[in-house]
Amino acid sequence: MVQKGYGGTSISDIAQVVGMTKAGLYHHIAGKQDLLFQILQHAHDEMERLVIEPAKQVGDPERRLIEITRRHVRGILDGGLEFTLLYRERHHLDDAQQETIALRTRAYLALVGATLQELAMEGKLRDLDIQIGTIHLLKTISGIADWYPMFSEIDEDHLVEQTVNFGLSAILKR
Amino acid sequence: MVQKGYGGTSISDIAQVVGMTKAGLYHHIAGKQDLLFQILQHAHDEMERLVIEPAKQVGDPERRLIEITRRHVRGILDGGLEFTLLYRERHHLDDAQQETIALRTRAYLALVGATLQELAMEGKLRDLDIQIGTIHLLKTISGIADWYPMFSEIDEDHLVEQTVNFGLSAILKR
DNA sequence: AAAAACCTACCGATCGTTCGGAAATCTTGT
DNA sequence: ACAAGATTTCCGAACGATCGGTAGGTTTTT
Repeated sequence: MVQKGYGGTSISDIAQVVGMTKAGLYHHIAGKQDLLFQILQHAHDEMERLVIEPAKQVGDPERRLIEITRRHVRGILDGGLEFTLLYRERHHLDDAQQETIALRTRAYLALVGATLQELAMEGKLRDLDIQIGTIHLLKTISGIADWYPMFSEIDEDHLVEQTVNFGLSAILKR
Repeated sequence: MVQKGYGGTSISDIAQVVGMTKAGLYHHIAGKQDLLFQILQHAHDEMERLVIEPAKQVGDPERRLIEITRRHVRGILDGGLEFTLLYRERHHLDDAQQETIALRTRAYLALVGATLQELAMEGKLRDLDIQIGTIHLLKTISGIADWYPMFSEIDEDHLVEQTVNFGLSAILKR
């Protein structure tokens, strides 16, 4: 579904991959739409487990921002955050489900936004719009999932550090 | 198709929007797959017309980079580059079509990459991986098309300038 | 024996695509 | 200026295939 999209992936396709028939699979899921919802919930669970919770342990905002970037990129490269790519298929959900997902997404955005706010009060921030800076930073990171498969010759550690440098240079006075 | 994806958009949907039956529509297109290909070609045509060609007129690499960023963001916000979002549906094309699109995409990447190379020779560039920096910059820009509809209260001119600042700060010594 | 997991077979709906013909438009001869 | 013919545009109807989903029964596990 990550590769072919929600509409391009049939229940039969999924059943075949997990070694079942379509009817057998339906014993475990409530429907295609609900399956997408569960996957997106799982994606956010992994996001919180791998990125948000560890980052919240870091008191210093600059170190926290680095921690967020490192862990987020690392999670993408390790495949642990693979399903976050399906966020772009959220319009297939009903309104209540979309709101649930939107809330969790906004929570992550708020964490990064608050971190930038702290950095601003410490005078470390460039003269930039915090909201836009936050979104741009997160888009730079999450965008890696889109293009990295096509540039897999790039060393993973190198990409992590380059991304940290890119993001921090864009945001902090240096 | 931009909103609902390739698989989620039927020929009937398209025909209805353009005020025809699908049989009538089929007089103008060769098939759904070829329609996507034509749209992506058109997207690249617009990209060249609105961004690449004007940018190539600029000799100074720093001013050229600013020109690319401004025009690309402007094109997204004005809707002129709307169809570039369908680049993510390129896997629905056959191999030959994918290669054609990949070539044009690489050409744009090469333009930005060469500009960063010039800036490096002028000593204006940060210590960064040019390839990764190029991709991150372009992802920051093109990513706007993903999230701007949800933050439409942001002033367009403000967003353009903030994006230029974000990108240049990430890349240039300042 | 109870429950969970799974399958065969099928449902109505919709998918992309095609075909023959009807309108509508354009070109041409006079 | 206008009718005749040619072309383009569009539609109704249908095609085989596949879609998401279900009913009922069989196998496997507890």
